[in-house]
Amino acid sequence: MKRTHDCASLTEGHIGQEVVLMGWILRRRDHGGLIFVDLRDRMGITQVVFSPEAAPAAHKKAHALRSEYVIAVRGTVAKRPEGMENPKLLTGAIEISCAELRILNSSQPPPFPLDEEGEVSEAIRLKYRYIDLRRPRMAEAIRIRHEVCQAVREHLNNQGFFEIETPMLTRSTPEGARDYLVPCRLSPGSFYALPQSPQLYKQILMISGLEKYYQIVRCFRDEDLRADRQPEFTQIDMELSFVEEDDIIALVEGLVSHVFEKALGRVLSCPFPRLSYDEAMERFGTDRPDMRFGLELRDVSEVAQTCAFQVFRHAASSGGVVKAVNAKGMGDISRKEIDELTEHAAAFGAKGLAWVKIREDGSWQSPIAKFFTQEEMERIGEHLEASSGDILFFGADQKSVVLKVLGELRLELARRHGLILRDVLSFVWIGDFPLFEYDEELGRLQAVHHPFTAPREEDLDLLETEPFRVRARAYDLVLNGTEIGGGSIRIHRPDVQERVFRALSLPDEEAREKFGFLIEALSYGAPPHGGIAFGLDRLVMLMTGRETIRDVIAFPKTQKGQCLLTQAPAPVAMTQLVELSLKPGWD
RNA sequence: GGAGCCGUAGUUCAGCCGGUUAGAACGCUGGCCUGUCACGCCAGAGGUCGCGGGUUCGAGUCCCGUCGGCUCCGCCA
Repeated sequence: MKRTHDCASLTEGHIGQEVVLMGWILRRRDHGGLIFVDLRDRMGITQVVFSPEAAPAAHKKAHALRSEYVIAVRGTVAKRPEGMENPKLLTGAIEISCAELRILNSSQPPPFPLDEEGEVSEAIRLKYRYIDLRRPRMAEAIRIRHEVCQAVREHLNNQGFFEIETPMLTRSTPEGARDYLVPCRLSPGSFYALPQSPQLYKQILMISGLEKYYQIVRCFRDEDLRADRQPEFTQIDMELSFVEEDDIIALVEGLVSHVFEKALGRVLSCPFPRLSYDEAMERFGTDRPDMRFGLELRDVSEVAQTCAFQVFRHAASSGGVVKAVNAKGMGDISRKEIDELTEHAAAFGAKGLAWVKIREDGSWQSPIAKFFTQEEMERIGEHLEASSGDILFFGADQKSVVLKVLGELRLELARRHGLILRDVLSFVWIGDFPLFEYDEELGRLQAVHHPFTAPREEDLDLLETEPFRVRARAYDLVLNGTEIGGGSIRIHRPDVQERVFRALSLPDEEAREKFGFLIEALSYGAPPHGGIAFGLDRLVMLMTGRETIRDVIAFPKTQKGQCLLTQAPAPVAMTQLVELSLKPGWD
């Protein structure tokens, strides 16, 4: 028997045709006489009917069918009797009247139901991932992921890009995340590193004159896992020569539009809005703002500076800030909810969370009301556009803490009060990033983006004098509060690259040892170039409405980095270690 | 490195203040059933209460430790 159709494609137009379907038994309904089977494949579900009169042999065999048996069915497409249509199925108007049944394989009862209803613990799903992936919900995510990849390739190929592979075995470089290391048998004591991204290779490809590169590529970072972070993840990576910021932004807007239209049938409105890093931080407390709702942050440091409330006055007059969020119309929230919000804020470093409810007459109901004069209350109220029924939340501390706390509070308020509209797609470009930030732990500057990001031309002279004021030619694309892509125009002059390394306190010898090949390459006719990389997993997660990237990765790892299917990582034989000149020190 | 939630039948869960033989639904097995679609009806099987220790006359329940899953902080150029 040869399969003729999949389980989603038969309609009333096929009535009377003989077809062959193959798939898995989702459910069997045995009436003693008639037997109904819901047959499932990766595309959908079709009902098959076994009748003792029409096909006695097939009917007899059908008694033995159980969940997840694999079968082939030859039969005719029949219109369902009047009133027997199933509107829940795409194929609900028809059914297959079975003439011949072949059982291709039997199955043990599955360890968990494949129904769409009900959650099954993730540990069991991951152990039996091959069964989990049969669930329509999972198959759909994997299919959309495929369609996204196809749309990316289609669009970039049409734009003249070459898809080029870069090494998985590469060298460990300083900066960035912890590397996964791979011992090199032929050079005892030396290690490859798995790439955190193909950054340097793609820049070298530009120097090679290939002009337009892309790759859908695996990246590895040995850091702790989160709902949106796996140790290996996939980037849509691109690099172009002879371009500036706006070229890349326009390219990406075209690409993202194409992808959403192809994979989801959704039309996006371009261009996407843009926001500077500073504005994003001031208004939303984060460089990846979720702009589907308001609740923006406002600065009240000026009033706070002179008020009688010690906490505010101290913060505002000793280098910190006082900012506030007006939770419009949420003034009726309970004391208990305020406590929960305070606890939430504390998790992000808040020492407290001052609040003010605005009464009917405009006056303040608040534990801190007594510290403010009438005039101060009015100025704050005016600044926050407060009116009766609102509740204001304040953060007073060092600026970074206040932004973090209120930014998170803003999200929590929106989540609790249903302000986040699921179907809205809110894209925003963030630009004008600073080139450097201070790393407390290392006690030196660090690149906000990475050390190959170009400084703005007009800021070059600040590199040695006021490095904090140097702005980067970098841009991030944010969708609904998640950073889905980031890139920059790169440094293409060796002298500038050396100056940036020096600003990062990377000694010349070390820079030469680790990045000498890059600086040398830059000296052989490197064209101006730039690029961007997208987190494919996160993008597909958002496109499919999933809450974790594990749901859009076929074989993800647990929070401890384990693969529950294969039990990786696992110990290896001593002979393997010896061959690699590795000396175990843990026994 | 740290904080929190969870772990009882194949699955999802209930199990009160520590007290008799640990329950339900779905699934599974057997039987009946010719228009079901989460089919229905009857009967049955199925438990290392994650693991180890402690308290107690007595622990699924309380305490300590440990393992595992998840969420978060730190970390993630």
